[in-house]
Amino acid sequence: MNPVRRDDPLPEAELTFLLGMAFQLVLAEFNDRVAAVGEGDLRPVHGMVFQLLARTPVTSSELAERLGVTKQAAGQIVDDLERRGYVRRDPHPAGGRRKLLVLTDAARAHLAVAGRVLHTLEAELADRQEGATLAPLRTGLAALIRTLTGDDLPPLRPVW
Amino acid sequence: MNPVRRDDPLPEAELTFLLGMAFQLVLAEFNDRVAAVGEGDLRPVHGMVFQLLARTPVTSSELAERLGVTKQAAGQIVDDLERRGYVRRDPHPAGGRRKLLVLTDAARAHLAVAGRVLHTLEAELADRQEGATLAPLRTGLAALIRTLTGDDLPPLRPVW
DNA sequence: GACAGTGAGTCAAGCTGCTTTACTTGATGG
DNA sequence: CCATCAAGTAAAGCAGCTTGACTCACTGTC
Repeated sequence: MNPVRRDDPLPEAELTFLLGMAFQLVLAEFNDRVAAVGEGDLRPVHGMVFQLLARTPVTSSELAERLGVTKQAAGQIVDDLERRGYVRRDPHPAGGRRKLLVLTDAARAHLAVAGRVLHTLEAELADRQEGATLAPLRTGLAALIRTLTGDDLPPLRPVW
Repeated sequence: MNPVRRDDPLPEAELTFLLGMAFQLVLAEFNDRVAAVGEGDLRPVHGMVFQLLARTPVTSSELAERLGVTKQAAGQIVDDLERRGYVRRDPHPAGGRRKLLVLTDAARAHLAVAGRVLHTLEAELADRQEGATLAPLRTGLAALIRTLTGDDLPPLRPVW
């Protein structure tokens, strides 16, 4: 149980600040753990790519939209991932210049590992929070997101 | 009131994802509003600098520590802010090569404006959340931060 | 009172991940 | 045909940081 602190800055902190701090800490911890199991050569954005492609293969322009970057940037990311054997560029069934991005087994393996790490982390966080469950936090966040977006969720991007 | 949606992805989303999304949305909204009142030439990191210097002037090495960057990077940020008239480098009372970074009135004016924008934004968010108050969200975030940090808060940095 | 050590600051170069601009390539409709 | 359009690629540029190497002012030590 956390002892009461004098001069605790957190209760007075802005919501925005709390959000940033919490996100940074959780993501950093996630990164560290992913690196610790030997998957440190992939950044979170690569995980995002894998998650997007896992459901259904898309073209790199669609990927760019989903990531919220230019198609050139998406192309560079794909170049890198292709070079390292995580994705392939297959000819698109609809023809044209399009290419379908498909995941290799290496990518799916990473996705599985990263998913386990993430769930373990969140479970640990829930455990360590003795009294407070994470549920109200989740619903609060979801409500906040809803009020700021309307129906469709924008791409998750670095904003700093 | 938000209608119930079919296939709402939010309840199934990872906590980490919710945090990132919420932070991004709130910060983007804050940025837009700050830009809308004509203060768009300053990024959040500059606001962080101003906040740090407002309490008590520090040297640029201390600033670097607080920001979590190298002292060269802090120096570059200060160069920029000095050029644009937001900070001065005053001789340090303790002598040496040190210089004290002090805010100009322009910086304090920005700080006041940005503070108002931030509080207005958070108040609006609270209002729009009809039933749910933001209080449980704040306490949940604070608890999460506490379990991840121990006593002293690390610098708030881009982590993507 | 020289003199190695220390810590703040600075100069310069390099790197990463993106953007902007400009182009090529294949499909489509008049 | 050919104008047009969308997907993709190529090249250059840029912002914001880092690493490495240095200068300068002060500190102790003998």
